[in-house]
Order: sequence, then structure tokens, then C-alpha cells
Amino acid sequence: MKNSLHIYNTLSRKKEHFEPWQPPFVGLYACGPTVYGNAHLGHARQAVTFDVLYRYLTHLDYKVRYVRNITDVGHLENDADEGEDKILKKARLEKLEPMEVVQQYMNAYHRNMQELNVLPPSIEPRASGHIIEQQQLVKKIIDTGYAYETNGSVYFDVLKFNEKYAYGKLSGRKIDELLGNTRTLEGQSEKRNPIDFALWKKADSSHIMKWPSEWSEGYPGWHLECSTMSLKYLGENIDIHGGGLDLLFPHHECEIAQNVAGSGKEGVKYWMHNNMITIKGQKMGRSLDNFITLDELFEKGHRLVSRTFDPMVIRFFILQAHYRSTLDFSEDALSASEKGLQRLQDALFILDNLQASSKGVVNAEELNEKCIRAMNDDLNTPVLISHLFDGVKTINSVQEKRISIDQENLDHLKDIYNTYVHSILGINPFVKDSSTTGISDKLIESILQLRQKAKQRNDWDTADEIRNTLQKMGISIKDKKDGVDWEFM
RNA sequence: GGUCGGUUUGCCGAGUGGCUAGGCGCUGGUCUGCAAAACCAGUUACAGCGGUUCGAAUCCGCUACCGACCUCCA
Repeated sequence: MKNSLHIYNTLSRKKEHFEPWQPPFVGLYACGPTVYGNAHLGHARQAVTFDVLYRYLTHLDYKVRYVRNITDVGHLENDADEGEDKILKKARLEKLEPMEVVQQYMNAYHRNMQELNVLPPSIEPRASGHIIEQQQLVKKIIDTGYAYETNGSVYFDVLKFNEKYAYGKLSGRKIDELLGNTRTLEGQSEKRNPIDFALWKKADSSHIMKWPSEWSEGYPGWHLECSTMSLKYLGENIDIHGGGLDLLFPHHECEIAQNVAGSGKEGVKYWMHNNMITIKGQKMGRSLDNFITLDELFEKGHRLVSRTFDPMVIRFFILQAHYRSTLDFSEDALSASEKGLQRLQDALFILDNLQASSKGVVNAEELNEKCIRAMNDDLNTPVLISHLFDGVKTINSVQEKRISIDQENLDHLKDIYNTYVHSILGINPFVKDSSTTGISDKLIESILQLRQKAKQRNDWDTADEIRNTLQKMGISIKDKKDGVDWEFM
């Protein structure tokens, strides 16, 4: 059961049984962000998706090396590789050193990831730190005859590559169609063919991010870094390579071509792609100007939401949809997730304090098997969560003494929830304390004692007044049969 | 225009050829000084048309609509 993980391979467009090249070792590479702006919901989805994969593989006792890169150079602005480097452009706009831009957004990205409880990868390589390795790969590809130099720039020869290998097999594209669809830009191109892509670009005089090479002072093409760094840290046989669906073409297609041209091997066994987050059915993206950054969602606010949300709510929201489906963002949908998560968290708290009986009707193993099945089926977290909610009903019913549970099943149940909620889904408990409000817990409790006394002498006016006052201060009161609960809202 | 994908109950969102995912919302109930919260229960949908089948939301075909990629994007 444990080793029957199936994952959807973009290459075959089918779910396949996961078998690493060399068990128990697993090499996992995921395309990280280009750090020229704040991380948005799309970055969160990518990170959470592969974080859960990383966690689950680890849970299955694989020895995982997880590499997630930071793109901090060489990402061109637009078509035909004639554009401007994204980071450079941002640096000019903000009057900063390019590496200052990189550092600033990389720090912010790391902070957001931590807030989302995304584990740091085993290695987080940066493109700028692997210029020499990238040049070596360019050389190799030139040596094998699949790249050519023009005016100090080096381009990948897609047509020549396609004579021997199939270019477009990952994204299902045909060379003829690509050729037919390519926009012919005005002016002379250094490329032999419009679909060729840059491996090395000569920098013009205004370009500050540049490195010496045997071809020119320049910088590496975008697709090159992932081939280079995955090769360096995971070798020629990589088990899983992932990223957002929008990277499928051309980015990942080009990577495969580079891998094959450079090493003779495709390199990657399973390609995995997470789908996009949409707003009103439209993809959320930087260029569409409809994206919401994580900072805005967590604390700053955004015109599309009337309030902020706890990062765990975002994480849970993402996990309530399958990673290969689009997920439509709205405040209503987020609020629904927030309530659901709260119910789950409450049940976990109850579970911790549950009493076992000598006999019980609860079968924890049944639940466990359902959970395993869901995860093994291409990381079906929404189905996993639905099973966990079924268990919430069970937990509540035991607490209300409608049904009973024996010690063995209770222990097992605790273990299941700890494993799936905390270890695999990566959901942290809500932390609500007085540190942000400056109100002391003991102060509140003594006020509540006064209210209890008022209640005992049927002084409802006073009791309600205290409740209303505390309410205004952001403290909610929940009267219960035995005593009173309170919490910061 | 090409390629690929989607259309599920008020909303988000799973899913399998027959056995009513789940969350939110809503309705009812329990609890309660009142309220809130919490809990329990109910809430049987699968774009349209045709086909295959004993049986299809699930397979096939057509139509409509939506989207992604084809240019930077997670």
C-alpha cells in the first residue's frame, strides 16, 4: 500500500506508478520564482503543491533531495530573446543594484514561504551562482552540434535537434505548427530560425549584469539554468521535475532539448505541473495585472478582499483543490476554507483531550487506509481532506458520548491526524495569543470572573455589558455549560 | 487560427460506468438567562443533443460556452 504512489506524468498524460531510478533515493526539482517582484498566490500554489509532494515522499521513507531554484538573472522580458532582462529592468525602475533587487524579493519570498509553512528545499541554487556551469553546458551543446554562435550569442538549433529527436514531445507540439505560428518580428534576427532559443546572449553596453565568456561578455538564456542546476545537483537521472503549467512550453520543452543535446539523456522521468489560480475564471498573472500578492493577502489588504487572511487559510484553500485543476479565487471561497479549517482545528484540539472507553465502535485503520489511498492517487489532497472531515464527525460524536472509542483506536486516530494534518498537509495550528494586542490573559480572566458572579445573581444587564465591551475589544465570549470560553477574534 | 483542457447542486470543489466526496451557505434540531459559538440532522447536482450499454455525470460523437498554451509568467 505504502509504495503504490501514482503520479500524473505530463510526458505520458497518464497517471503512472512512481518508481524512482534508485530507491530509496528521490531527486526532485521544482522551478522556483524569478525574483523581480513580490510573490503572489500563484507562487504559493506552486510552492505548496511541491511542498506536499516533498513531505509525502519523505513520509513514504524516500530519501529526497529537493532542489528549488531561484532565478536571479537572464530572464528576458519578451519574445525573440530581444527583450530586456527582468531584473535589470526592475533595478533601473527602482534605482537599485540588480543584486539588491534580487536580495529584496528573495528575502520576501522566503518570509512568505515560511508563513505558508513551506519547508525549505534541500538545495536552493541561484542562476547567478552557476554561470560557469551554464557556460560548460553551452559548450557541450555546441560540441554535439546542436547550437551555433552568431555575433557573440549562442542559440539552440531546434530544427537540427528535431531531425534526430522529437522537439515538442512534452507539450505536444509539432515543429511544423510551431513554425507556422511563429510571429515574424521585424528586423534581422541572429537566429537561423525563429523557434531557436538563446543559450547565451551577448550583452549590450547598457546591460550591467554580464559575465565574460569565450563568445562574448554576456549572460545565460533563461532555460539553461534549470538544466544546468538540476544536472549538477541531481545528476543525469532526475526522478521528478515540476513547476507551474505555464512553464510547460517553452521553458520545460527547451530544458529537455538542452538535456538531450548536452548529455544524450532526457534526464527526467516524471514531469509534474500544477495548474493556475484564476480570478473570475481568468488566470492570475503578473502581466494581466489581476494578481494578489501574499503580503497583501496576509497583512496589507487588496481591493478584491475586504480583510486579510491567515496564511494557513491560504494553504488549506489551495489544498482543498487538486493541484492539476484550476482553482478560482474569491473572498467567499477563502472564507469557506477558513471556517472549514477552523472546524478541523477545533476537532484536533478535542481529539487531544478525548476519553477512551473499554470498548468502541470507531475503526481508525479504515480511515487511515482511505487517507493513504487518496494521497497515493496523484496527491489527491481534496479527497484526503474530505476523509479527515468525516473523522471530525466521529471525533465530535465521541466527545458528545454518542459513540465510543477504545484506547487503541484513539491512539491510532491521534497518530493519523498528526501525520496527515501536520506532517503531510503541513497545516500548523492557529496561534492566537495576546502578544499582538497587549491585553493580558489574566486580566481577561479576572474580568470574566466578575461576569460569572453577575450571572450567578441573575444580573444579566451587567453580564451582557461586560460581554459587549470585550466584544468591542476583539474578544469573543462563548458561554458553555460548565464555565466560559474566550478567544481573540 | 493551431494544440490542449474544462463546463458538477446557491458558492468553492472531488469523483467512479451501477453503491448520494467534502467544505461553506441554507433549513431544522440540541444546548442556552439571552446571544454567539459549538454539535447533530437535512439539503441527490453533474452544459445541450445524439450514440454505446441492462445501466452514463462517468465511455464515444456533435454543438454551445469558458479557459490555458502558442510571447514573459507559478
